[in-house]
Amino acid sequence: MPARQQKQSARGKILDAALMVIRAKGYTATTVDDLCAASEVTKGAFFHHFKSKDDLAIAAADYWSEMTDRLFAAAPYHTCPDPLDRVLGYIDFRKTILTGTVPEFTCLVGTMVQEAYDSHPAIRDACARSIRGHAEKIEADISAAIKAHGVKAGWTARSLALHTQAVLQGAFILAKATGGPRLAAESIDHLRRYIELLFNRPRKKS
Amino acid sequence: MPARQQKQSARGKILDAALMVIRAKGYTATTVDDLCAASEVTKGAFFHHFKSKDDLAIAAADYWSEMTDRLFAAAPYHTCPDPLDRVLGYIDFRKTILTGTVPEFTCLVGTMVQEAYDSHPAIRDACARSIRGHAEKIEADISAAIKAHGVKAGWTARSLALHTQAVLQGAFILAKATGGPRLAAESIDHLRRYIELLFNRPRKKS
DNA sequence: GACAACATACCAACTAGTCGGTATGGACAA
DNA sequence: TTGTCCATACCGACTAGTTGGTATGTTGTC
Repeated sequence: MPARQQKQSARGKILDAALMVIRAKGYTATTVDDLCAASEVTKGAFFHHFKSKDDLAIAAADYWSEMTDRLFAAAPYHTCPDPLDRVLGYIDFRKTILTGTVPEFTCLVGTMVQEAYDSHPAIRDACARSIRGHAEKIEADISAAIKAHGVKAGWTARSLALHTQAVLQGAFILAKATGGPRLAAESIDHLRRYIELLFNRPRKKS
Repeated sequence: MPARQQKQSARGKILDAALMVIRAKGYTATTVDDLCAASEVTKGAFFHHFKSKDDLAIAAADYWSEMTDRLFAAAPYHTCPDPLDRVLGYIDFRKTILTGTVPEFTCLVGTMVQEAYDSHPAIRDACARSIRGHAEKIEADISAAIKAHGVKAGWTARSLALHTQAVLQGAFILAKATGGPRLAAESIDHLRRYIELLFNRPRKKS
């Protein structure tokens, strides 16, 4: 796998295009020709790198996980010493990245799993891995926050971490239905308020 | 629109089939032939009643709204005198109907809007109408609960009503990713706990 | 006999995937 | 250095099957 000199490889261009096109049109409505056109790659190149459209979808889900892992790993909230501040910082960060067009801030795997969960088990599993993997990172901070703040919870860190993902995915659906991120941002506000209440942390403004 | 004597009209059969097939496969992956096969109707009948596949999608979204309006209007929680009990009763009711297969308990318009929001504005609007219309019913009870319980809220009834829909839609995505309703139910539990905390209502068990 | 409610045959456009071919560059022997 | 060999990367015309939609009936009812 030799690193190319200056221009991105066809495989990378296809994956980058897939993230945008699939989020905008959905998986089924995205044709191989769409992806080839968006990435300025020929069909021959596409099927050289991916043995089928489904194979591309799985690779795209994995690629999405890598991209988001990097994005969140580099986010500023990790430096907070209090794990609860890291959890709230994560929520705030999710809100700040609601910018640009809808396909730009929504989630690839959340979109794909809706179409693929029944008919494409391999794609569903790749999407589930991505969501669970992301949730596990938040779960770690939630667990630490429970210990640090002595909260006796009738809920688990894992369950709350997955709930944050549910709220975000649902927020994206509201954004898609309404054509903008406003309602999504308000839903994230509710999620932040919930976590503050769970940990008895007072707010600046209600 | 004459009511048929005993057997359902072709139009009704197609709409019923659409609810199930589109929730299982997604809108784009659902072909007109799929719908004809599932409803035991010919293509001629399909295009007699709907001028295009998109037209069917819009009719299906409206039909979905009618069906769910009836379902929730008949639900037992409406008899509660305290509006907060009606809100919590609604949440509990949403949890109890998480039965059967995933396509049976998930939301048609939430599924469709994911695929249609960018490329099919008319379908997106029909889905948005359905979600907003449903949220407005909950908003009424939330408004009454705010007044009845003297809560001074930094959030609006509308915003909380829409948040409940975001949680539910996100819960469905988790259900699709994991193949069952367990995580969806846990997310609904978090939503109930949030509303209890907002209204300072103590729980039986944390 | 007029009209709605179907049924059947059909089509043009599109779709994922194939296949024979070319371009490039690295390994290696002479 | 030079030539052979080979793998990888890529090209684009082609195909078999599918898709939404249409054209032209037939049937039953007021």
